[in-house]
Amino acid sequence: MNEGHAIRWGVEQRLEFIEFRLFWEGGINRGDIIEIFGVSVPQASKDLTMYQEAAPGNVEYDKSAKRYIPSHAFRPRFLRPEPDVYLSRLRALGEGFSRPEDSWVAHVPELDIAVTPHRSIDTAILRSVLVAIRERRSLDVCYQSMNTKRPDPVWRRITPHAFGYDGFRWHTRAFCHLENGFKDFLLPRILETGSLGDPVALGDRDALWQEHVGIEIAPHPHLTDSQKKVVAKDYGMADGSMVLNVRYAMLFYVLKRLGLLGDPEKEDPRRQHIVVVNKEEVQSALARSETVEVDAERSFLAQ
Amino acid sequence: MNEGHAIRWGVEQRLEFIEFRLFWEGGINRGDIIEIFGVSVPQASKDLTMYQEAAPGNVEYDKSAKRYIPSHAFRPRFLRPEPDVYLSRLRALGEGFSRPEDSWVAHVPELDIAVTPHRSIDTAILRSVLVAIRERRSLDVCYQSMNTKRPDPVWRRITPHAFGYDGFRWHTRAFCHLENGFKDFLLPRILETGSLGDPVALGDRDALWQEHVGIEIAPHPHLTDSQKKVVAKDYGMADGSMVLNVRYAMLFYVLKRLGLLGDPEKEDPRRQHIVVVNKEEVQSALARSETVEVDAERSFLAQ
DNA sequence: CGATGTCAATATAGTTTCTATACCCATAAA
DNA sequence: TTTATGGGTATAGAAACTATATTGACATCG
Repeated sequence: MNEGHAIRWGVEQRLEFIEFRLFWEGGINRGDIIEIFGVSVPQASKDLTMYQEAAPGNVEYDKSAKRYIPSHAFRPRFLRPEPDVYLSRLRALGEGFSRPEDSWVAHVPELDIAVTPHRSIDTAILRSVLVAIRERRSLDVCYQSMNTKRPDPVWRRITPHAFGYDGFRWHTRAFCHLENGFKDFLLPRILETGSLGDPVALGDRDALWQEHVGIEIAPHPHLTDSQKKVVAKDYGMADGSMVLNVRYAMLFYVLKRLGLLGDPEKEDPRRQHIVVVNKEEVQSALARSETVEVDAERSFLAQ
Repeated sequence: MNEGHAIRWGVEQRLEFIEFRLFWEGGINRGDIIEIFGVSVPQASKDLTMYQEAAPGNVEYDKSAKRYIPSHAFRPRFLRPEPDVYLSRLRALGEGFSRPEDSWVAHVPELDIAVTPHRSIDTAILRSVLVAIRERRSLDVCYQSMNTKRPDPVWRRITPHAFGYDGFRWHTRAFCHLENGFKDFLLPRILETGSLGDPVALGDRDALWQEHVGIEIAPHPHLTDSQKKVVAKDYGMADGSMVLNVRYAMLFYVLKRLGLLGDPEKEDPRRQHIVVVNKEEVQSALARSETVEVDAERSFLAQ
């Protein structure tokens, strides 16, 4: 055997699968293993036996239901038993980004995700940007800006160094050779890519990407005390407030997502649960994060 | 071999892995296979040979870089070459929901996600709700509502039948025995769960979950023509507008996420890109989606 | 320039894993 | 009682895999 690998990868995967089904789906039998991994009947039996040896006391056999169920004292050994891991699989399944057999979820519960329509990203374009980031090169892109000064798509050279996701859309953070500064480029608005070239400025020069600012949030002051307690719990606030440490380059997106861009105290507290405590600091940070002109949709908000 | 399984699962996984690395990471060598799957050096060589037999003409060997690279005419055979699938893995990685070795991404690009802090869900509680949905049972829950009429957590019996994700938080859609109607229950606000029982009303009785309404969206009228074209492209609109088909039960969340809850035409078009075309229809649908009283934060918005 | 290191391919022998097949047991439904 | 289904085990043989060794191509370095 190789160093550190007591059992083969495939076997370990099946043991983890057994545990996943036991933990999240309430039970497993041979048929499940055969269905997902295509092994033979005796092999599936052996796997179940092996699991019981590896994790003694974790399972019981329900003769009536003809399947193994987790025992009362079940303790995961091959699995991170975190809800977010399971729900993240559900989400990928609901969004159509993973195959049902890869998700390991057997009984997919009824499920809906408030998806937002967005034009799909071109495969070749994403691959080009990945190459440029990986190899620290610059890249010619034909970009469709929202800027009224450039209503039509314009070819420009960029040096991309990172990706950002605002919970909605993906962009790449890049040095723009045209505007001589770091900007965000939405991937679906890159219409075409050209050749690679020498880089101009790399990510370590992107101060707004490297530096962070703290947003202190607290429950909306107009909520009742009990409601404030609920909101504090929702956001994991310790003493009635908490600090989010955010890159300058992501500040706009985080504020927008949390509904903190305008004046949240004027919003209805039942719609907007939280407000910013260190308003001046965040306002000036937002202004600083706009020092390099970006899309009109962002630069406008600096004031 | 079993029916339909020409090659074993583990082998197929490695072939898919080879293709993944070739396609998204620009190349692969034996060491990569050894690192992820723990196989021996000769086995990794065999896998690479096998891949070339299974997908002839897809790879070239770069003697200088000492690794296989995709040929110019590369065509995936084991992989869905969709950007969203790759980006979904990146997202799970960035959010910490998947292990790096499971994601198969070698060079994780610099990455940031506008995460929103939220109290984590309790594992045991999620498992209880899953059992209730799977087995069509009712469940006692101690729920912390935002409703001012019930400032403290209250035990109530619910019959859950589905999950919803608003892009932010998970809730379960359930019949509430206390209020005699279907409601959303945010998972982090379920503080405790009790015993299972007989169900009262199942999902097929939940009209607001089963029925859909169309939201017709269009670019903000105050944008310039070229900006409208960009927005139309962003959202995949065909003739300057498009219709989103949404469950009544998810309408509030979709509208909120798209910034369409208030009066989007009064918002700055550079901040709010789209508006609703069929305003009256959506307003009355939203009102209808509120006919069963839910959390104060939702019911207030019906007007 | 040859020495060294790295990564590839291949061969052989032996081990582990897995399949195919067969047979047996327990439970639930017909 | 019969039948179907799901469980377990045993055996022989096939497939997959490891350990080890040898070879070749190329890059780097003193």
